[in-house]
Amino acid sequence: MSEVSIKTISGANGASVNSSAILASSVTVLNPRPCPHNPTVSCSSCRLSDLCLPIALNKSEIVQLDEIIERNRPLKKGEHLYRQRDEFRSVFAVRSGSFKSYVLGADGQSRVTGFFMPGEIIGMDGIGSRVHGVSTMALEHASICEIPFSQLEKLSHQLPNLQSRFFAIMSNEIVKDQQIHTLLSSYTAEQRLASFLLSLSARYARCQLSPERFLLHMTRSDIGEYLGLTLETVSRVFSALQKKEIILVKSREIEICDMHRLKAILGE
Amino acid sequence: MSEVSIKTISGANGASVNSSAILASSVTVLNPRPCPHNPTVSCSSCRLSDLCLPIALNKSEIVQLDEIIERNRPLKKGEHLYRQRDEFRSVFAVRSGSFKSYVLGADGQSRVTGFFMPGEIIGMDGIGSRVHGVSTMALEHASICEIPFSQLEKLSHQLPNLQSRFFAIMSNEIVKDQQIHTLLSSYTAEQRLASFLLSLSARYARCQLSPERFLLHMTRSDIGEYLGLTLETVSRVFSALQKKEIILVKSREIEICDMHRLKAILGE
DNA sequence: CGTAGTGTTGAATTGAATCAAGTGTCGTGG
DNA sequence: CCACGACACTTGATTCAATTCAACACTACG
Repeated sequence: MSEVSIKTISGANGASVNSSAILASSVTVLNPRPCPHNPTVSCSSCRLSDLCLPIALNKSEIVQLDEIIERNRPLKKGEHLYRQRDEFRSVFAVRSGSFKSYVLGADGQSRVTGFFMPGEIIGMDGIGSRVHGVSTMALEHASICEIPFSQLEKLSHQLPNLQSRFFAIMSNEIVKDQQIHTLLSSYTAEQRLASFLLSLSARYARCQLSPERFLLHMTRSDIGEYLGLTLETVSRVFSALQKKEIILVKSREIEICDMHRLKAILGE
Repeated sequence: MSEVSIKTISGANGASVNSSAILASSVTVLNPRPCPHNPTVSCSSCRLSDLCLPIALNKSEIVQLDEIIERNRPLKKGEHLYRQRDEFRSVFAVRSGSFKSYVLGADGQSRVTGFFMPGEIIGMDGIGSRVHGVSTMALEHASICEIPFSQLEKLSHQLPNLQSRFFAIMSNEIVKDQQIHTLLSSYTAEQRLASFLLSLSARYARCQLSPERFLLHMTRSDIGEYLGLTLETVSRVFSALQKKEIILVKSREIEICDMHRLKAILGE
């Protein structure tokens, strides 16, 4: 139990700040103009166009990409984008919200294989086998751009820049997976959590959100399944990092108080 | 210590069978005609053409692919294909022999990120960043086909089948990495080793080699670094599996005696 | 023949899992 | 609006699988 009682991690107002309040203010920073779930936003006007597929494409190329993208209705928290063993037809770009991918083991317990934030691409594991190897679920109200893969292939064939870009995206996914491999095969519980928080922080920063203060949309159990730890260990390490005054934790709200020391955890 | 003394795992001849003897007989099965290290073999005549890049390409497409491939001199055991932080220029297809990829951590200790066998593609992690994130070393005398990536991209743009094929290869790499993620985050030491041996077995089978009897070209330490275990644990688990009569181990030689029970280890 | 690298095995230790009890939070329906 | 139930989370006590430390055996090679 921490002696220093933390009522709220939002310094400004003394009253209790619940999750949705922080989320709302985040969205404001992220997107001062249109609603991020707005399905009519085109790639050209999308604020994520410098993270997502369109990087390195010129205006006219983006317009062509736009034409094959299907902007479906938003997903509610807990809804599935697709399920394990579904036929693969599309890859998806996260427009708003976040997702987790997971597999169900033989014994019925699930293992989380990844989390996805705005601008990131989901579903590339199905390209080779034509079948989704994992299930993917919205962790909050979220919207996506669906990109039918046969059309993406056709268009990539016409636009060398798009082909290059997609090769690069898949390569980056491979690099990310290799980093997780290293993490899981040699890091302690504390190092895993530090690495996880730093990864989230960097990805929030890419979305123009605060890298020091953010919400975890996933449960402790999700984090544990992703990092190869139990939910109890995740909870304990969060508490320990808070006691060391490296982070502040208030349920799903995280504030990184000492980024330097958080990074130092990985350097030993 | 196992009571049943195993002098050799090659049933036929009672004399001691050393590693090179088994390897030699394997190569015979694999490649009854030309030497597998022969740098003049074209894709069209390569016995791996149904595992490697050329799958799904027609004759004339394979000829075009052939033209951009550089068949370098073979590598000796311990030689590097490339090193961490080298500029990325090419991907490589293993023609013979085997490789390991690894990263050096801050503390100087290495972690193995993958093993590669004939027909498999190495180096895709560099495509996005243009820099190799890992080092890759030959585990035995080995030869490779170097595929300069800029030319592969250009050719993929002309040959839709090649583009598709390369997307599929990268996707399969992502799937493989996700499976490792699951293995590392939830399997016991015994399950990890069982999974590792089954993976090797399947890959040897793909190369027309025996799935029941093969050589480990990597050390116990390499295996441990790959599976997130210490070399002592790898050694202990091998001994335990041998005592249960599921496998026979004689230094680097492995024989899977009871494939069914080996698979059953994963099902609990 | 000696040495370096590789592998095996045993004993002690430990980090995280498991088991267990309890609190906090959210959404629903009465 | 409140009470209820379902989840989610925290913390403590105990256990256990794998690591660490240590000693020794095997093999290959100059």
